[in-house]
Amino acid sequence: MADPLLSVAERLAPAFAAVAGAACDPVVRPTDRADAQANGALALAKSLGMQPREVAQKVLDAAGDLSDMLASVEIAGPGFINLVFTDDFLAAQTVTSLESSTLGVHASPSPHTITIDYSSPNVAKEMHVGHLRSTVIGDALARVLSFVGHNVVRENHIGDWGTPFGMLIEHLIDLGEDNAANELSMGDLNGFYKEARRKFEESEEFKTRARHRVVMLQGGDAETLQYWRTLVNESTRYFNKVYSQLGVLLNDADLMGESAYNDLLAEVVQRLNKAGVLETNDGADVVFADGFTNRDNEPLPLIIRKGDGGYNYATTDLACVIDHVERVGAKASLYVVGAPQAQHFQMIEAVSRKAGFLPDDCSINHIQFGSVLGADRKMFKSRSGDNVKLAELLDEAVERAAAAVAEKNPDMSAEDRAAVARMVGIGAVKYSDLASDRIKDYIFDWDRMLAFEGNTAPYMQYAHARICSIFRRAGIDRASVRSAQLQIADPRERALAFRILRFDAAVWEMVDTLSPHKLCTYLFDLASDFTSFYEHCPVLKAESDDVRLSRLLLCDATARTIAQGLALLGIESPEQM
RNA sequence: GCGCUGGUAGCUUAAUGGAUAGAGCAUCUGACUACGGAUCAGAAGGUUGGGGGUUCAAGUCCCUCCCAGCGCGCCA
Repeated sequence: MADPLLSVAERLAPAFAAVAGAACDPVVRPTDRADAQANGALALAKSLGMQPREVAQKVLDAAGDLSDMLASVEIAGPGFINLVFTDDFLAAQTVTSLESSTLGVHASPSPHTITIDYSSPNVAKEMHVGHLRSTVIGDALARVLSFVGHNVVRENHIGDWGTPFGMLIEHLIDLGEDNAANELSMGDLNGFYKEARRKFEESEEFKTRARHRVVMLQGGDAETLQYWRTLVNESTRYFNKVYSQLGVLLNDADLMGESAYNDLLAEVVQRLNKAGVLETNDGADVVFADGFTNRDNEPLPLIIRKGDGGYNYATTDLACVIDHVERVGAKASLYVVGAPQAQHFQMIEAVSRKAGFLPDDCSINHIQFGSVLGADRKMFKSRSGDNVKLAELLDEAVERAAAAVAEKNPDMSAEDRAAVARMVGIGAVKYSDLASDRIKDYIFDWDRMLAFEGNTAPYMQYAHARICSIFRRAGIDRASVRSAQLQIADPRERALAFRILRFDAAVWEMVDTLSPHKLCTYLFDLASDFTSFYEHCPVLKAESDDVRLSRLLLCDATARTIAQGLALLGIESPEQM
């Protein structure tokens, strides 16, 4: 563990325990009045019936000599203990943490298997901005959970089953399989879907065929299944193109379409029945969970099997719970799905518990996120009122980034510029999606996103590129400075080293809250601390070789931390831009 | 009607119950023979939607009201 706050909390805990007579959290927090602050005495004072400052003093008496770690310990205000680390302690900790492959981030003390369901586009439908958030947030969480040692199982629940496939397959047959595959591979998924939909609505004959086709599909008719596979394969090939462009981890091995749960659906019904929770209501098989009511304040059921005998997405999701617990061995299941589905997931969890599908030591966690809005604060749409195609949006981001790179760095080769533009453009889109609390809606604004100032990916990428430039210009191998002595003299050097040590805490805040914006905030602070250091502390022209080496060490450490932090968010760090 | 989620500076936003609510953009003032100015230093900008309450301590917890968005049985 690199975080100095954790180190000092560990050091103070026995002293607090001695005073309290039981285990007691020192409550070490960041503060702008010192490096850290222990607030535990305030809470403790009440239960001990003592003055908080008196408690704080007793704790410090019990703690003994802390001078190897702390330069200053002060009781302040009502009973805060303000803590300032020694420069030597920070320097030594920094050097130690930089030797670890995780840059000081401690591993999970209880690693386990976690499933994470994200992206989930629909077959034969275009990916749009609605999928952006799930894909980007899910990917960042998958990366960070894996980084701290969990066994992460990614699942992409593509919509590859259900009634729309009747009309889609019939439309495919009308077009001819080759023509249809060609159309789909061109990425014109919306046109295909809309045309199928139009025919379904306008033609009774087509509608009849479509309904019949659904029955054949669910009955396992070989020819129908072949058409279905064509639809799925062409679509996933297109999804993979988008994923590649976006730079996310998802691949074919992560595909877990709704169809994958088909064989479990009947079993779900059987098990619910066996558990004695299944009821019949208005011709449907349902489960009532406590606390859910409809408009008329009557109990609201979760429909497991529709009146026509068909299953729906609740059935699939329950099958998924069983699959996660029993096959995958997951202790936690994360579903990165928009906020409007909150009640659905609450009901899935409630029914899963009630039926015994979900043991007490297993959890379901709906990773909710708000909507992407346009400048008018309504759902983000194109001028024509359609969903904005994700692929086109990403292309535009890269084009805009390319223009900016061409302007700022005209000497760069076209090849390098294309690569950098992709990292910067895609990074900007991803970062803007991750940088604010995921529960809130955010306004998609090209100007703000691509104004490469403030809390944006390019600001951090720029700091990274400048560091690379220092080493490149001086012809110094970055790895060669890692054994240097770190000297902390200037306040900016100190602030930077301290910030680097806090990477551990930042990563864990993201893990604990499953909120990527926590890490974004940290990286912005880190980049800000670096640029301030960079302006005020000459590196290559430092006053002595020792200082120069020490500062090169800090530069390298900063670049590694920025690159690692951005990588955990799924964002690349170019060496020049 | 019931439920969920938001409401913080002109705009975008941060803040594990802790002291003086922290940033960025825009605005204003400074700093360029620049280790990459896609920068830095500074100023100004807040009754944290209103009102009660709990607490040594509330943007944060509870109650209530207002505003906005979303959800509320056979779509996913």
